[in-house]
Amino acid sequence: MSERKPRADAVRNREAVLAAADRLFARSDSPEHVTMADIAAEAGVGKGTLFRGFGDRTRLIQALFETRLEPIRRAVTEGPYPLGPGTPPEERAPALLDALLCFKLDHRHLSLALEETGTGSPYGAGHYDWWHTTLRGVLEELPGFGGSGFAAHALLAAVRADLIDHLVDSRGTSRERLRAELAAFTAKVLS
Amino acid sequence: MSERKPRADAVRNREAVLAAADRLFARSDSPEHVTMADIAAEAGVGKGTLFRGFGDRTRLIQALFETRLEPIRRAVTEGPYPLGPGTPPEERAPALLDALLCFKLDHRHLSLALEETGTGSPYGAGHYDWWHTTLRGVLEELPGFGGSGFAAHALLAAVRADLIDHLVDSRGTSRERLRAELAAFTAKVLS
DNA sequence: GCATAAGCGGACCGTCGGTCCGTATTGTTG
DNA sequence: CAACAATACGGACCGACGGTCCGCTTATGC
Repeated sequence: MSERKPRADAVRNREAVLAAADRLFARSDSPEHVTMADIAAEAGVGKGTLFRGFGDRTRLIQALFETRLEPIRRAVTEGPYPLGPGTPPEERAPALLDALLCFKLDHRHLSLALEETGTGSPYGAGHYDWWHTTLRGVLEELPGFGGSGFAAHALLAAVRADLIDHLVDSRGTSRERLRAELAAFTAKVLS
Repeated sequence: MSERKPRADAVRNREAVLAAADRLFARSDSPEHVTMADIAAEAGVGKGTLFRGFGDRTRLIQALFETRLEPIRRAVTEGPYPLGPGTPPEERAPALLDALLCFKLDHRHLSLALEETGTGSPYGAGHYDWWHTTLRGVLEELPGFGGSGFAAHALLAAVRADLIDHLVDSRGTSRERLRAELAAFTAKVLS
């Protein structure tokens, strides 16, 4: 039962690795080209340290993603108006999706890396279940709204990292344009 | 300009490879565990033959997918009522999505393989553009329906192979249940 | 300080996509 | 049918990458 306090250098290295990975993903155009060896080198540690600290590539990316997502998660569970629990569902659902879209725009390559790592799907990656449960909960508060489980999946699929990346990268869609289109689509679904 | 007629054995081997790949993907639980060497062995040819005939793994999977999808593509472009061009848009859009869903259910592992190969996304894989263009065209025929470009992307995202796989595999959702939920969601969007 | 457990790092391994080239097959021409 | 060129075959080989292992280093508790 006793929690062992981790050594100071281990903590320092963990931070260094996360920071290094963030930098590398942000820099590179294709997340699969960021190798574990690259991350280790950028962080100034050995490869063994990466795997000791995170287990494998998937969990390293998940840990990084989780860290960066934390603020939004808190804003949703205990924050104020647009995202927080006090908001009426017909406003909160679009706000959730918009926040998620913006996050994926701000961390495009990281999100892309997360979604194409492991089995290649975001499902079962911890944070996905949380988003799905949360969004479905909001949709269920809407009177007469059926099939909220699938609808939540479908709405989340509309902001998947590779779709966003495709629209931004090869279609050159602007941030604001995307947000507007997502809002319009969400409105259709909620109507 | 002259098209060179391919040798007979080359044609035979090409078929053997496609058939072998189909079998292996159908059999295995995780498409990434089907290696090029496996496919070559199953087809009874050397690895070199695979790469000569298809270029790389991505294109092999695309070729296989394309082949299997052909019938549906024809049904959409020149077939009768539910899918064909004569259908009114408010019926055709759901029919398209239902057909795509059924196809992905019938070829789950192959679809999964396709979507997680290459950059890890289905976008830019030829057939995606075709589906998107087609669906958007149908949506645009609906009076007063705006943002059809994004809506088409979002609707297609709702039937992505890994989502379907997730719902069927770990949620145990039945085929008919899924079809009904997709239909309900589509109806919401079209309303 | 000293003992010891925790952590470190990079050589090493297995696997996989992809290449290369000597050999075998096809089909064409007289 | 013989002989030759064009085409295709196949599997040894290569480089890259994720992940492991183990002898060495270093923080921490006494």
